[in-house]
Amino acid sequence: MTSYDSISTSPGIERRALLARSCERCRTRPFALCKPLSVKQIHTLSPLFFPLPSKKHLYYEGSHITETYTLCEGWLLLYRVLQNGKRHIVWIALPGDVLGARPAYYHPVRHAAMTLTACAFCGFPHLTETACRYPELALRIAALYAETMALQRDYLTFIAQRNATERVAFLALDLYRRLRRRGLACGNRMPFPLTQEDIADTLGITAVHVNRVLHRLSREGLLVIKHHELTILDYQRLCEFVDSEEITPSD
Amino acid sequence: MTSYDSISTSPGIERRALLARSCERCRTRPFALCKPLSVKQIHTLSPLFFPLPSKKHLYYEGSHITETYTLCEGWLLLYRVLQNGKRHIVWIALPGDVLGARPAYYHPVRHAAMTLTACAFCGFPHLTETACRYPELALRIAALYAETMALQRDYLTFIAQRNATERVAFLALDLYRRLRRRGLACGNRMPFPLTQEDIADTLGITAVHVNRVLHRLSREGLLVIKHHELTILDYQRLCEFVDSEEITPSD
DNA sequence: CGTAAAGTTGAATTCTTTCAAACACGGTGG
DNA sequence: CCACCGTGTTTGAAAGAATTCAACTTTACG
Repeated sequence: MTSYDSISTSPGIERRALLARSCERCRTRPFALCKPLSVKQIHTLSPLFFPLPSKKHLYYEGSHITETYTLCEGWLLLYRVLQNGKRHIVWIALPGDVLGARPAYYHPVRHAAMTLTACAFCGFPHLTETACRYPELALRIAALYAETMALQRDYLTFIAQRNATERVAFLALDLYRRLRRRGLACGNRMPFPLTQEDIADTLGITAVHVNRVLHRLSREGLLVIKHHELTILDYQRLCEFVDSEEITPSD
Repeated sequence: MTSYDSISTSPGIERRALLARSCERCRTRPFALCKPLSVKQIHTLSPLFFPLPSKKHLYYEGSHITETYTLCEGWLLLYRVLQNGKRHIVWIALPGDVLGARPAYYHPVRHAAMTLTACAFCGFPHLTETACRYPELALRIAALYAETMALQRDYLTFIAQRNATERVAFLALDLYRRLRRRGLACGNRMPFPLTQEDIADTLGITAVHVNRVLHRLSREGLLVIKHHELTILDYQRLCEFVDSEEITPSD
């Protein structure tokens, strides 16, 4: 494992945090955790806003974190490392996603969180009692979990039932759609900070095979990933390819 | 697709339901949705208790269901059918599991629910407003979702990163542990109503290969599935083989 | 007791991995 | 400015895992 520097979740660590005061202008709020609360209500929870550079850990697997985080800016990977040394990326977080979900606040997290790009976070103290003060918030968490779970099931379905080409197409399409829904894609292009190895570790295939499959997809005129940018070449056909399997690009 | 008879979720359908009045004696309640509520509080939600025979649908993919269900007895499969006709089982529900999770009550469910054995359910009207009345309930839902999501991620990890033998071993072990935690396994044995094809459709392998792998696992002295019963032959070695940390439930 | 569903087995095929080596690119230091 | 280095990408060939197809046996159930 590469040993990246990281902030710690233990108290007292320097981390240029500041009370989030600019919720009115926050571009993430419309689809984030705090959506159902007024700015005034949000401030009673004293959220801390702080940045984190690229390739740093927000927390490690097994940490007892004391906050629930909203990813406000940047890309972040949730992953675990298996006994055999393989890394599995369980979730690719985009702005608006909630981090640190677990059954109870006293449970350790079951995955590590590492920034892929420079990021910014909003951290709330864990929400057990506060959620009782704001039941809308508890419902909002439940709704976001349900949404995430549904999407996670889509990944499960694709990884379980589809071949490598379809999996890669699905991943690209999902990221594009999630980003566009949040106003972060521009036209048919979007930033794409994942390496081929990251894709491989997400979809359960090898980086070598991801490479071959990406060539196939661009040869077929569906999508291109180049210079950390993803371009959707034919959205219509890509959708058809992903949720039916009419078009099987052969060799 | 086999065309099983089913109850419909539309109103007016005969379904021998009765107001659940015996919550005091309910064996499922200690780990179910309603756990944090008093019997009195539960009854203000007028839950309906009803049975359903084996191989019937509780709801279909795309249904607009109006209730949240707790599975009180029996086994149930959540599955979807892909365009290519393949079936993917996204979740094997055991007593205590919550069914019908979705981001908002007006969303259709993204999967079908079919009983594998005779089942019994407890149905609550959807919980949007009631959860505000009982914030503990909203938190409880969030906690159960988080727990389910964590387990779902384990499945994702296994299906993405492990070979067929390890996947089957993992599935068997997970079902055994979940059942045991709820007091439904007896010693090293438990009822096992899944067919080899069900296992295959859960883990993304073929039934033929599941068969070969099961023989391998029994030849290795790890587990045996026979006559709808699973026997753990060597729990210790099976755990080592599967090598997943024991998951502590949110009690 | 007979039929349908589920399980079993072998052989050929397909998809993916593994191993190995080479190339491209961006950043650093001399 | 260029050589150097590391990370990430590319390509080929061989090995391995799982699928497919097909036939057969066993089990469950009315």
